[in-house]
Amino acid sequence: MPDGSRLPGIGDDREDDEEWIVLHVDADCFYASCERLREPDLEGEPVVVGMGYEAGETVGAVATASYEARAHGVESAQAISTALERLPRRADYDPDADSDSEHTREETGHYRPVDMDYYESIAEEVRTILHDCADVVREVSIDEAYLDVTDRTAWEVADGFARHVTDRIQREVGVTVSIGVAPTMSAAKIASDFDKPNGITVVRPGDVREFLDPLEVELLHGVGPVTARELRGMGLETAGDVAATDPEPLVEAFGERGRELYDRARGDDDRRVEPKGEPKSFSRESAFASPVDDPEPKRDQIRTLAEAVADRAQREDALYRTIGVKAVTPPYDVHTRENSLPGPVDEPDLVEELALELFEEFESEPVRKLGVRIANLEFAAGDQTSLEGWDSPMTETDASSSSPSSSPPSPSSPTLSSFTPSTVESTDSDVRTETESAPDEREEPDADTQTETQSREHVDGQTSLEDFP
DNA sequence: TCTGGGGTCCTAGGACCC
DNA sequence: TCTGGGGTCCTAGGACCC
Repeated sequence: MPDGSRLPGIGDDREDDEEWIVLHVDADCFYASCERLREPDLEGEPVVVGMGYEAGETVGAVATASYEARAHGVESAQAISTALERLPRRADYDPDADSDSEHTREETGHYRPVDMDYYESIAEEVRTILHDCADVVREVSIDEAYLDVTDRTAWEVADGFARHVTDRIQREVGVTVSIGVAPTMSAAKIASDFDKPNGITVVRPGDVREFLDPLEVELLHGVGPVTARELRGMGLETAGDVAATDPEPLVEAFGERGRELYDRARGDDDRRVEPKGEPKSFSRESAFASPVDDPEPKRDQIRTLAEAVADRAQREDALYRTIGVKAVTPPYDVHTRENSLPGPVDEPDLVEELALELFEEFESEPVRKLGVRIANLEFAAGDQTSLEGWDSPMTETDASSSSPSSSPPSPSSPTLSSFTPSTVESTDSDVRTETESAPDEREEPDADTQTETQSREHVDGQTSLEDFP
């Protein structure tokens, strides 16, 4: 069936999937490398980047541990308390203290708080180089990207090309990356992990199965602890086992994911490297040091998170149609509640009001973590260039039609046409009624009317776009 | 593993429409 | 009053990734 999609000459001048040369570039313990960039004395020392290790803090987790820190048993996503047990802070090390500490000075490490703004600036430098080295780049996260370099190199010299990329990044930015080269995204992804840090692994088209076969199932992208346990229960330990089994039970057990798993294990992956689209949601969350019963601090936190998330939407010119909250209650039960509005808005006050309303259900329960989320984002926000942006990528890569319903090229017009200002007005006043019944809100009347005008402007702006071209 | 924060995608049931 | 079948949207939860 995948072969049926190969229609030579239609939109795609490449006849064979095996021709693609995909690089997966993955920075080595990126945050720790960034810390070393601005603090060279950390070179060669165990470095842990995370939150919650400061005195008085008790919640937090390791974001990145340098390889030296990993040697002491510190891992990503580990509770910071565990990390501190295995690797006490160098800053706390007292050479005069007697034996009650079983750690020597060498068995201590350097802890640094996460500083996303700084890491983002370094990542931007890396990105510039990546875009210079490839025709198409898909940025997956701050420290990871796929490159389509089919027209830039050839299999015979692919390792040299990859070396050129790692060297440039090392020389011009000062961080190390590992690279996997393969004819598919999924194999390239696994390959980049194969020889970390600062390694290059090339898997040539004919060698993909041989490369994948011996790998443990959890090394397949998309297989986490739960799926791995189930697979092992089915007697499937390696990618080779999955590749050789009957796919039907997999589909039965895992649905669509089962089919995908089977394909990936066999090296079948017809996804092409494409630039990442717009984000689908924004969220902010934060944990309490211990479960909180009292409603007021929780409501305060909701307000803070709502403001932060709405602020981000405004900075990024995003409208949102869905507003939701998340409450984690002991022992670790995650609850989410969300509501969708009739049309996209940019209304920070509404985010706060609706979030508080959705949260009411959990107000009197003990809560250890809270979150606020907005989704159904639209970025068309009255800016012409982004409107034009809808068209060109579609006509250029008609292969994108192979990913059926997921891409949202058209939702703006149907949504907007069914969206009348009056509906928003009623939503607006609904919420406002509730607010009025809670007189402890100290909002200036001006702020209210201002918000209303603002929202109307956005609505009008959106609606008018419809008549645009 | 006593669990941070920011995301994505999938599933399943219900509402609603034709 | 009982009832088919298809499609879409919404919501809650879950698994996974970095």
